[in-house]
Amino acid sequence: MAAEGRSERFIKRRQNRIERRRQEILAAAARIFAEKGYAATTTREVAAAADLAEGTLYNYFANKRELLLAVASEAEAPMEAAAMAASQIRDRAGLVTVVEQALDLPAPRLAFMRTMLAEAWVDDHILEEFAVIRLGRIHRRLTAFITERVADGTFRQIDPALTAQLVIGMFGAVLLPTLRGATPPPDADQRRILAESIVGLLLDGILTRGS
Amino acid sequence: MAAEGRSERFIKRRQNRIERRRQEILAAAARIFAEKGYAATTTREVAAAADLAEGTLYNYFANKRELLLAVASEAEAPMEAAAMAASQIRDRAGLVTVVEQALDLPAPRLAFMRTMLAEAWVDDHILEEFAVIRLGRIHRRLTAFITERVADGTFRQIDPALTAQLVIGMFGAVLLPTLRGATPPPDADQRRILAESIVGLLLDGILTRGS
Amino acid sequence: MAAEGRSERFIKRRQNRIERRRQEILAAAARIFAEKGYAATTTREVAAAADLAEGTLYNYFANKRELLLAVASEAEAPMEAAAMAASQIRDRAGLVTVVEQALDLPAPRLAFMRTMLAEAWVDDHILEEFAVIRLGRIHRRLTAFITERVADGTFRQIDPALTAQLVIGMFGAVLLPTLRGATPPPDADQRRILAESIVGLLLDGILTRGS
Amino acid sequence: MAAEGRSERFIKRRQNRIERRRQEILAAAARIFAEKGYAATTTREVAAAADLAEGTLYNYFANKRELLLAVASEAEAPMEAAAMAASQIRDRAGLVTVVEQALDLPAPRLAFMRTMLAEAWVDDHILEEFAVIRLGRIHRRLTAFITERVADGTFRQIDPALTAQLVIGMFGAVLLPTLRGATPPPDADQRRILAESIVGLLLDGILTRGS
DNA sequence: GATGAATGAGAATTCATTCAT
DNA sequence: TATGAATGAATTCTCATTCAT
Repeated sequence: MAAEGRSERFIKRRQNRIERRRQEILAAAARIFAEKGYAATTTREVAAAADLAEGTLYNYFANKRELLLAVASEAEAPMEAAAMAASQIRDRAGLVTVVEQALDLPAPRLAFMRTMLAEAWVDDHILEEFAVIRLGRIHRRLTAFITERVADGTFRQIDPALTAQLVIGMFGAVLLPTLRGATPPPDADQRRILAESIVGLLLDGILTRGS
Repeated sequence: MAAEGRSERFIKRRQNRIERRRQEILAAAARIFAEKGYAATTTREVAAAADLAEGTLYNYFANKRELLLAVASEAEAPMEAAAMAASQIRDRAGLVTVVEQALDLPAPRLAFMRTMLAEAWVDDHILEEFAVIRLGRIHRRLTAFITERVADGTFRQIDPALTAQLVIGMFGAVLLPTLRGATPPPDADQRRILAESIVGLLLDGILTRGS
Repeated sequence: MAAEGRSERFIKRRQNRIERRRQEILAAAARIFAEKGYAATTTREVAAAADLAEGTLYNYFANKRELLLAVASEAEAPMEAAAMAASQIRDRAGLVTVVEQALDLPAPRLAFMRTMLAEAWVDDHILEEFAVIRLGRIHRRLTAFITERVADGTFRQIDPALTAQLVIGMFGAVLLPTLRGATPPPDADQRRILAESIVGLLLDGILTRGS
Repeated sequence: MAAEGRSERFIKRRQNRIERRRQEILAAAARIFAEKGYAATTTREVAAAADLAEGTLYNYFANKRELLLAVASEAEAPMEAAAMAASQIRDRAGLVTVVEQALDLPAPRLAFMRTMLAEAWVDDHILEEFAVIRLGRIHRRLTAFITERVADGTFRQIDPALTAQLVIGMFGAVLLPTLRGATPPPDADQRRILAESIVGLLLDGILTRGS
């Protein structure tokens, strides 16, 4: 049993080591895919970025496409978090907070999301499996939230699904430059201002009250 | 002089023929670039789609990249039209009309725009030269329009530039699925409903008045 | 008969025009072949240099190789002249004169000779048909001349064929830089000095007499 | 330390293997370049001659031109040797020996030299970098040698540089057919006869003494 | 597991030649 | 005859993947 315990520990350690290496490769791949696009990236470049020999990649991923799918998979977490937050909004202040947090994309995940979104643009499988499913989840939660508020009279008689879609669009407009790598991520102050503006626009519109 | 007239006409005809051919090639290229992405498209595929020998492409475009740049260039017209319209809004009804028209992307141009946007995602030159410049123009016109309305008291004290960005985002949310080829372009009725919803959300917000 | 005479004249003129055009094409081809080598020259370049459409070349030459063979053919004249001169040497002054004249390669023929020699270096047919045959003729005349002089006691008991070969080599050493286009052709004064040096070296050797 | 020693040895062996392979490729390339000329040779032919896949060539040379430059570089040794020998001549017998040795081009190097010389004919960079520099070195050594002999009265008052050039030409005349692949390299007996003839012609001229 | 040389299918591009006008 | 667009075979070079070490 002691021997077994030891070998189990060894196996665990090895698996950890392997998993860690896998993550390093994915991070390297995401960085380069995000920069040059999947199709224009060579496995040699990925290997170099991950500080590995080319052949070693194939001990971790069956082929180049698996690498892409794994990167797209890893883009999941931030969108998941956004979806979770969306369903727990209670009041105006809560809404601002949620928007504010959603604007705080963790920098290391940027490359994953950028890769996924860029590929979704031309790759139907990526689009269906990742973008549609995950954005769909966010959209459904937002729609449900809006439907409730319309029912309880807080919101006007608006189309909840369309409104949810437009809200996602506003988000996109704000996050896109950062995702594209054109501007640095907004800092905490900027996020608060953006969040308040978005929520203000969304709740109150832009007309002067009474006009 | 008759002879000259004739040779001139011949030259003209040839130039027309050449220009027509160029357009056919561009349309074919845009279609395939949009579908598979620039990097994943082969010149062989473009030639086949344009019903030409591979070598013939190079009588019209110096290389594959020139083909991409020409496609991106041709994506200009719809965005130009949108920018023009944005600067001629007078009242709420006018705003609805403009939004409605902007949602009517001419189907044959879809492939050009999709190609351009997909490449802007990974190609800095395309991003700068086409996407940034043209979206920038629309953004500036919108910002100017909002600034005026804030000045004359029609709109609340909001940040015009940020608001313009959010408006563009709402647009994007509505147009994106069509650009991506995921949904057919909205018909006239759908466009009117979308336009009124967007304008309503934008002007009035989603809160019940008085809340 | 008058009519026939007229048509004959027309035919003659046309043939002259055609022949002139052929020569223009050959001169253009020789110039570019000489500069870049036959294999690296495109028919498009030749056509452009001859101020013609590509297709028109093929009204004058069956294909690119015929063009090369025609250029090689035209390289004949200067070598023919050299061979003629070589057989008419009478005395030391005559020898100097002949050498001097042989050093005066007509500039426009340079391109033809350079092309021929460059191709002979890799093309067996050109080597046999042009270089070997023509250099061979010169070599035979020189050998015959030397043989005579050995027989009449003017020259020492040397190997006439080998000596002729060495003489041709001395020539080559002097003409090569010009043929290659590395130095301008020698002017009259330089030619005289070179001729006297060559003849002096050849006849007297380099040892101080009596040593 | 044992492990290190082993890995060092492995690395050494690999480097040796790579270097050997490089040389094989160069030899194959030189052979075909010499036969057909650089421009007319395809990388496919080189690969086939080296018994390799086409792609493998590019693990050893960045592109076709690098292959040519490497071949030209390898043509250096024989010319270097000739230059060395040229500066160590002492007397007539020594001169004959040097000439004799210079006529003994190692057969495997023939293809390298033929390639280099053929390309120098149309490629300015090859001409400058290889032919001019190396022939120039030989020429300078010969010139210096002749200048000394003129100074000490052994040689007549001749132009040393021109004489050196003519001597190189005599060499060329003798070696050219072999370099071109038209005749087999001379054997030892032939080399001695040639050397004595050349030296005899050079030192004594062809006139009967006293004439 | 790690390495990196070898592979060969496939990519972009060129170019001699043809042929309708 | 002159033109130059069209052709497609051939060329150079790349790159995902394999495999012996």
